[in-house]
Amino acid sequence: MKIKIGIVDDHQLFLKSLALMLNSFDNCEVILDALSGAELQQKLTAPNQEQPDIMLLDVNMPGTDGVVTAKWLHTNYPAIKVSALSMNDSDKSIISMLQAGCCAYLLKDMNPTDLETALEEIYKKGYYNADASNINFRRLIIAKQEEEKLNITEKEQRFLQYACSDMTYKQIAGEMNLSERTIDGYREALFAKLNVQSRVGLAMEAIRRGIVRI
Amino acid sequence: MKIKIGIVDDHQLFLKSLALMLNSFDNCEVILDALSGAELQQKLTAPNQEQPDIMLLDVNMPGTDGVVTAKWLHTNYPAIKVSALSMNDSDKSIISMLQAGCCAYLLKDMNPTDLETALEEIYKKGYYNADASNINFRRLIIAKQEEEKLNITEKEQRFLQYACSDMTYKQIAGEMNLSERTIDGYREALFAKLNVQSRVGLAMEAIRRGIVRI
DNA sequence: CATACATACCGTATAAATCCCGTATTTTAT
DNA sequence: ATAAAATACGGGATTTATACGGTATGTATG
Repeated sequence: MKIKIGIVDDHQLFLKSLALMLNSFDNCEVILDALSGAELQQKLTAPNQEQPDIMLLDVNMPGTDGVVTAKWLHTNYPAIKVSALSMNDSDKSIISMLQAGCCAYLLKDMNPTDLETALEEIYKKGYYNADASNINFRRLIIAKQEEEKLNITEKEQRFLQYACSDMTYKQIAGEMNLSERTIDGYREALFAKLNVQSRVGLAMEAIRRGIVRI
Repeated sequence: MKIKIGIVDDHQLFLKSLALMLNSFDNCEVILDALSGAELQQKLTAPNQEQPDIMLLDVNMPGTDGVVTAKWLHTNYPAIKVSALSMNDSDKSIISMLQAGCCAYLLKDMNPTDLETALEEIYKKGYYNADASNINFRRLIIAKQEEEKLNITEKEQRFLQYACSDMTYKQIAGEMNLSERTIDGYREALFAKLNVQSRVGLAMEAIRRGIVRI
């Protein structure tokens, strides 16, 4: 009995060629593939669809991303072992993926033999921890916690978005329907939280930490 | 006689599985693969190394990147038809790759059948233009030219780097061993070139356009 | 009820950023 | 050789940003 595998990745070429590779392994068999989280949900909920043992999930996808899809799978198909499959180890969402119910985090630059080993281990033990791959989990967990304990409020978040623009504080205040003094307070609070001394520093930190996207 | 293909991509899993896929095509044969531009140079210059007809080159690689490698191939192995193979069409380096001598720009989310067609066309005609894929060349060329005609000097570039930090202009002036007035001039020039009104706007534009990395 | 806490706000002082005026030197082009 | 352009710098005016001290209000909590 081969290990039944599902793959989700938005890059068709990678998706199909990885499927080929997995099928070439003695004990693997790709029974499901999808180009997006939405397509996966559609296919998996279809009648007579066989359930995979392991689901390989790309993290960075347009639309329903890896984290959302992982949570959905973990909730609706707890029997499927979900593993993230990402480009780089600096990916901030490693912890998010593990928290979302992934039992492994595999990298796209691993070699095929290791992948085969990993899949077998996930199938048998239910998890796989790539000590070999230099993912520093401790550092990542700390970084995530630091980010969470910042506790940026919705208003601050909204202000931060405006602060990362060409607008003056007066204009921002007008846009947010608040007094200049009020957003003054937001600024001070954020300066302290992000440990900066100027608006440029604030904007840079917000972008660096991914709090604001430009 | 099969088309001889070389692949360069830093993600081992993609590299190896794509090789598998290409080998499964009737008229293709992967005779060379490498995880980096440096490895390619090493392998290609080795004695008795067969030369591929087509080289598929990943654009985003650490170390010797796609553009550099493409130029090297174009200079030293002009007979090899080089094609870029990238993640996304928003990639600014499309034009750079074509200027570096690539005869095609393929996307990783194309489907296998189209890839086979593209490779045959590159082999026969020497080039491939994916009208089907929605790469807007005109827009890209214009964007590149706009960027080039900005003509940002080295000093301005250096100032821009400092401007994207928590430092005051006084501190920047000190760091660059220039008067405050002088960097004042840089600021004004950059405001005009990037069409912004404030330092935050300047920093944002610099990052958005990839002039400064953070 | 009293207390704490977050939110929204005001005045004012100082520092920084922005803008406008002008000049001297060096580089580049004709 | 000389004009044009780029580079570096200065004084000073105005606007914006930053810092600090204090107030009022609603909400939650012991």
